[in-house]
Amino acid sequence: MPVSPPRPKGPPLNALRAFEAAARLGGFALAAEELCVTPGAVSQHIKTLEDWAGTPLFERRSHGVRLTKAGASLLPEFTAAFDQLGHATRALRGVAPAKTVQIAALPSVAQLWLAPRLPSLRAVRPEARMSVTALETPPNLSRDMFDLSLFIAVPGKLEAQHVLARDEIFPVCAPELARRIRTPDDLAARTLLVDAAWPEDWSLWATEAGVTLPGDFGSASFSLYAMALEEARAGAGVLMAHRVLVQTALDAGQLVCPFDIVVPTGKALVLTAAPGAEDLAAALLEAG
Amino acid sequence: MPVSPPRPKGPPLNALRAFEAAARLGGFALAAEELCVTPGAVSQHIKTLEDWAGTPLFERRSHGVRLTKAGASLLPEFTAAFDQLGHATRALRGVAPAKTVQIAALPSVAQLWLAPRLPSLRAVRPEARMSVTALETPPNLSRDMFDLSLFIAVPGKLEAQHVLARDEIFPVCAPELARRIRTPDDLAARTLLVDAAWPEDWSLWATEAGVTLPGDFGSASFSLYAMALEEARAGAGVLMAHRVLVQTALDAGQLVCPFDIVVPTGKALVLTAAPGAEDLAAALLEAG
DNA sequence: TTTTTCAGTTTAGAAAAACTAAGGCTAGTT
DNA sequence: AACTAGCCTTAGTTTTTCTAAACTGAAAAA
Repeated sequence: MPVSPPRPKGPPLNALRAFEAAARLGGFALAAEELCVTPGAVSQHIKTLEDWAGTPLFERRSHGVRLTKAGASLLPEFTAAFDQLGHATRALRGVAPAKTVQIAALPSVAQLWLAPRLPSLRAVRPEARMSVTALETPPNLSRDMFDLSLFIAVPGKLEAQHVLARDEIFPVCAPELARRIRTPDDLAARTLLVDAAWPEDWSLWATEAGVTLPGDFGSASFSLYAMALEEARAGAGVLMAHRVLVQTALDAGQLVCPFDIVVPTGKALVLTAAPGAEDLAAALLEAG
Repeated sequence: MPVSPPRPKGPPLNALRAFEAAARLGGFALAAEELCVTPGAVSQHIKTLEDWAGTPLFERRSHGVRLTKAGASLLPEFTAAFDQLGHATRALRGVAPAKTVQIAALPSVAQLWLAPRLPSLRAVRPEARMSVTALETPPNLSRDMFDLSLFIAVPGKLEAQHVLARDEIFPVCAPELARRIRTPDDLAARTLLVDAAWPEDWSLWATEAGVTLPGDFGSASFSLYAMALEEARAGAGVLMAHRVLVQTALDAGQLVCPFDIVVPTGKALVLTAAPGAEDLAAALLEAG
C-alpha cells in the first residue's frame, strides 16, 4: 500500500569507508589501523552496512575474515570511489598554500636518515612547518593526507615512487670492539644487537654469508633502532646495520664494519610523493 | 623541528558531502533539503571544511552564496567522486533482492496518476513492498536510493529518462456546472481552483488562449491537487487541469472540459529509473 | 524611505553516532 | 591442553552532528 514514508536513507559514509578499508586490506584489524580506530569500531561499521544491505559482506572465520562473493564484487567500485574522493580532498588541501609538510616514515628512517636531511626540505618550503609522523607500516597516500612517505620496503611499480638506495645489511660495532673481532666466529661471544622490527636480520645475514651463529643471537632487542645503534656505539655489542641508517655513524668513524660481508635484503629505502609534493621529493633525491 | 604528532586527519566525509551538494545546487538551503537536514547543519559543515582547508570555499552574499574560484575548481572532482560512491552504494543495495521499491513522485502525480497503476508495478515485483515518497522537487538518483522518480518537469536529455506524456492544461468542471459555462468570459463569475504548487497555471492558460481573466483568478488555492480536484468534482468551481492528473476523472465523466482550449506547458510527465529498476519503468510505460 | 523577504549565521542544548575497553569465542598452533 | 590470533559483543563514554530559534545584513518591494 502506498504510504508516504521518510526518504530512504543511504548508508553512513563512514561505514562505507570502513568496508572499503577492511575489504582492501583483508581484515578488520588492518582497516582499524589505517583508520586510526579500534577493530571494534570497524566491526560495528561493517555490521551497520550489512544490516543496511540485508546481506553479509564478510565471511567470519576463526583467523580473520574473508570477503563474500557479494563483498568482493563491490570492492573495486568502492575503492575507485574513495580514491577519487581522496584525490579531490588532496586538491582541496592544495588550494591554500599548505602550512605544514606532513611526512610519514619508519621511526628509524625518520631519526637516522631523514633528520639530517630536513634542512634541504626546509629550503624548498621555507614557510612551512615540518611534521614527521613515525609509522610502522606505510600509509595509503590516496587516503591519508601525507605529502611524503619514506619506508624500507619492497619497491613496487608505482609512479611517484623513488628508490633512494637498496637495503643492505652487515654487522657493525665500535672501533675498539672491532679489534677483537676478526672472523664471523668471533661473534659467538658477543652481544648481538637487533631492532625488534627486524628480528630476522641476523639469521638472514648468516644464511647469506654462510656463517653459523650461536642459537640465541639477537640477544638484545630494541624497539627503537636508534637505541640499538647507541648501544653499539658505546661498545655494548655488535649491531646488524642497515646501510642507510648507519652511514652517518660510519662516516664519522663511530662505527666500523668488522668484515666485508654485505647482504642485500631485496628491500630498499623507498620515497613516495603525493601529488603536489614532487618538489619535496626532488629535494631529497638531490640531497642524496 | 621534527616532532612525531598524531596522524594528519582528513576532513569529515559528511562535510565533503555537504560541500558537494551546496556547490552543485548553488545554495545551502537547497543542499540542506537534499541531505534532509537544516541549513544550519550545512553551514557548519562548510565552515568545518573551510577551516580544514584554510581557505573560503563560498563567497557569502546577501542573497545566497557564490562559489569562490577555489570552490568552483573543486566541484567537478567531488561531484564525480560522490557520483561514483552513489553508484557503488546502489550496487551494494542491489546485491540482496531489494524488499522495498522506493518511488519518488510529486504528491499530485503519486495520488492521481501513479496510484491506479501501482498494481502493474506489483506484478513485476510480487515480493516487494511499495514505498511512495511525495516530494516537491525531483531527487538526485545518483545520491538518493530511489528506484523510480516521477515528476512533471522540463524533460532533460538524460539516459534512463522517459517522457510519459506532455503536460497540457485546460479548465475542467463538474458536468452540471459546464452547462452554465459557454465561453471563457463565463469564468469571471466562477471560483477558479488552483494548486498552490502551480499558481501560474491560470495566467499561462489565459495568455495562450488569448483570454482575459478577472484580476483575482485562483480564488481558491489548494496545497493538494487532489483536494482541488475533489472540489471541482463537487461543483464548487473550475479547476485548471493537467491532463495526466484528471484523465481518470474525465473518463469517468465526473469532470468535463467546458471548452476545447488546451495549452501545452512545455513540461512533461517524466519517469526516471535508477540502474536496476528498468523493468519497473518498462511496466509503467507499458501500462500507459 | 521604511518594511519585507531572503539566505545564511550563530548559539546552546539535545540527539545520534562513533569510539573504546574489556571480556568472549573459535580454530589453528605449540 | 594450553596458547594465540583475530574477530565479536556489550556497556558506557566521548565526540560529532543536528535542531531550534533568534540574529544579521543586503536587496527588493511598498
